[in-house]
Amino acid sequence: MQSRTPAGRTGRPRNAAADTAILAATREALVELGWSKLTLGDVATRAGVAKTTLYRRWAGKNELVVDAVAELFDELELPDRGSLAADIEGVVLQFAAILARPEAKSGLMAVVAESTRDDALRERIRASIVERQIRLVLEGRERAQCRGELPPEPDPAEAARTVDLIFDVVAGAVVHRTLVSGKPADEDWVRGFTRVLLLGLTAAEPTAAE
Amino acid sequence: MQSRTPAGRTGRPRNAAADTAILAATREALVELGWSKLTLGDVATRAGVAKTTLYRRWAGKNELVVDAVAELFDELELPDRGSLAADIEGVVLQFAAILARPEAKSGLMAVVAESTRDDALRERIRASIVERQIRLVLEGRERAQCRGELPPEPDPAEAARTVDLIFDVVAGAVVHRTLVSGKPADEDWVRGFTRVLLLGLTAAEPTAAE
Amino acid sequence: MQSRTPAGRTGRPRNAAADTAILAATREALVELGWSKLTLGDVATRAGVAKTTLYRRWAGKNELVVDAVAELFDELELPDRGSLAADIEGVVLQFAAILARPEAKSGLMAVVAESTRDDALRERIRASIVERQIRLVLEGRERAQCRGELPPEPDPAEAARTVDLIFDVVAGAVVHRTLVSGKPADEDWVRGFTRVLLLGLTAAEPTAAE
Amino acid sequence: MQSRTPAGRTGRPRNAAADTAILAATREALVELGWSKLTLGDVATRAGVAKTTLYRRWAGKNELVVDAVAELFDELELPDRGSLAADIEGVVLQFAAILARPEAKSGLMAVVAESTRDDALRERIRASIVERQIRLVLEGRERAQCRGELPPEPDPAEAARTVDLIFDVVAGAVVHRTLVSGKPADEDWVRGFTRVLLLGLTAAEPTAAE
DNA sequence: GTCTAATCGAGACGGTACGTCTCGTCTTCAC
DNA sequence: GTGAAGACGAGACGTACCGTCTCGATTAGAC
Repeated sequence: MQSRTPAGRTGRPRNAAADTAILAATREALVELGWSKLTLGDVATRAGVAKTTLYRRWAGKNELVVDAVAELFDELELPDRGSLAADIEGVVLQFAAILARPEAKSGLMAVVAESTRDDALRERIRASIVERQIRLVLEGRERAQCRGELPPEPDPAEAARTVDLIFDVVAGAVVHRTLVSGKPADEDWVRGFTRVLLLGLTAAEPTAAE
Repeated sequence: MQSRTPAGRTGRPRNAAADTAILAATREALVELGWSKLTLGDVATRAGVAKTTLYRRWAGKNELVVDAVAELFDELELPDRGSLAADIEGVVLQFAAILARPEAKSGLMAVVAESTRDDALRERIRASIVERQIRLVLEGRERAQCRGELPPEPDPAEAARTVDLIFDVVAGAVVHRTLVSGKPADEDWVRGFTRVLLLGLTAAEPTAAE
Repeated sequence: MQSRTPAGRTGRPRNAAADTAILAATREALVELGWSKLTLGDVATRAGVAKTTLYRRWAGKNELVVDAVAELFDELELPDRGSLAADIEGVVLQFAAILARPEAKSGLMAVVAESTRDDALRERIRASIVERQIRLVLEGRERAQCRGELPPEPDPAEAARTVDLIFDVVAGAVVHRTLVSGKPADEDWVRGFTRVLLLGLTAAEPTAAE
Repeated sequence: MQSRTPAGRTGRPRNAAADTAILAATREALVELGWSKLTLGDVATRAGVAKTTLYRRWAGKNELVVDAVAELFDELELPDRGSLAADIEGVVLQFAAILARPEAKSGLMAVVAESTRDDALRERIRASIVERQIRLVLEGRERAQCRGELPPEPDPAEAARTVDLIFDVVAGAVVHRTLVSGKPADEDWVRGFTRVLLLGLTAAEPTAAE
């Protein structure tokens, strides 16, 4: 979100309800039309707002869609299910459920694609979508360490690398399963995936004697 | 590719060189402009071809970009490096190298995003890009089984599920690392990733004694 | 003309100067290119206006050309030259002078040809070009009746028929001379034509004894 | 027409039936589509002929339409009806009947309009359409002179001027009536027109008493 | 209560690309 | 050499959105 009524300012204040309406209209349009056929004029009409209003608040289609999609990920949580495996399965299922929604499918990959040529956009995605997911990984690891399921990390740099790797593997696998393979990331799949992931992370390195 | 001079046909035959020129021009435009600013008129101009010629051979921007990007993956191979780990590392590095190229970055995710609303497009992607990659996974497993690094698969259905899972994990992780996290999938990362993957696939299930 | 800023309306008002510029550009293009090679894109460029602006105000090439040509006929007048013959000669010469201009030559017949398949276009031509000319005929007859050169009309229906006939003969002859025969309707010709016309209209019917 | 099978030539001779089929197809297309929407590709298809064949025989749309329309005027004749007035009425009615046909309406004015910028086209129209009509005027005058209805012409130059004038007045009036005024040149109208024309041509100049 | 200034809706504006159409030419094979 | 078939380069078509602009009408807080 970027609209702030800058407190000590004169003039007519912005209509706060408009932001909500615009983001909802954007998601609606994503569902009906997909990213490439979504037009800002159409979003403005759906939101009952003038095009000018929309452009006053967002720089363009990409920024708008990032904000609209980011709200979908607000509901991601990490309820304590008693074991690391169950925690992972739970959060991956939540993540898969969000990705299965057409507004996420249509919008997310498109803005990621756009972000390969627009650093500001990549940063916006990182801050409003990715950051939250990374935090869930950190939180989950901490909880597992409390439980004793994972050893404490001696080397902070190595720890950060591992978190990154886990995040890329989890998010990447779910996204690929959903969007490229076109198959649902359902409970069976998530269970299998989690088993491989956890084994990979916790199994002892095979010794030379194998 | 879709242009065939249908053998026993009258009329002037299509210029075969045009296909090549158009696909190369498409990749060039992807590098310079990215997917969203790429226009078919511009591609036609770059290829030294009329817009009509382009539309006669491809249905639209998405199909054209899929074919142009697919050619990038033709170079993927699976040389025998002596061990399963080395084989995986090799092919993942190749895959990462292709994904690091701007024409792949710009184009691939965009068409995947589009394919969420276009089944024909998804199928085209599957046939011309994904299929080849799946085959590499199968080939690698077979080779590892010959070497005795992997046990033979008793249950074919389970085997297929595992291949799918591996494929989603590998491709997903590399793509996510490259495009979302925006960091290079370099040798270090690939080595770490391969270690986790192989452990996850081969480690014994933790026994009850855990 | 069709563009009016409808008085009590919201939104940015139309640029009135654009109409003038577009019609002038249309005549310029008619002179240089002729009707069939005139393109609306070119007219827009000449007028320093976007193609959209042009399409927002005119339905198509035909309507635009009718309006552009109609303005040429605005200068037609019926100055009092003292006699019916002189009045006719004067107005016919004016008419011929307009028709001799290349923008009229190129445009007028073309839209008439188009109007054979488009009733709305025929009506537009009638209202903006023909109507004014008919009025001149009426005006001239009235003046001649005041002078006593023509008898008052007893039968209104017959009078209307005669006006129509005169109009078709005058306009038709000048147009045919100019466009089909390709010869100038100069003073000599106009004098000869007027003599025949006036004699035809005023001479006594040859009696049976002939 | 311009296609000749050049007598002493080798190779496959041209298909003579094609000319006929093409001209008929052109008239059919003129009726259905009008001049501006008529395309040579469509005419070729209707005639069951390749576009190449058509272009080998005609230089373009204008030339083709002139030839197609010219054939309509082949049926104009000047049967002897016993008096100059009746002869004129007869031939004017024939002319009006041809002009009333949609293929003539659509095509004739359009090519005349085009001819204002193409001298070769104007000459082609003159030779294949106008010439024949002029000859009818000459023939009619000769017949009337034989009958004693018209005096012999003392001055050949003046005679030529008068023929031109008559032709412009007759053809122009009928065309204007039919295409611009959009009313039929029926028997009533033709009778009125002929009366005015003949009076104009034969009435004695008003004397000095004027 | 003005005054002031940013907001709102509406919609016209100069652009750009779209995907289609027709042009007139060219290339191939069959007769 | 002619003919049908159809691909080709060229370029106009009319439409759709873009992002900007100009309006008149609100709508607050500052005076």
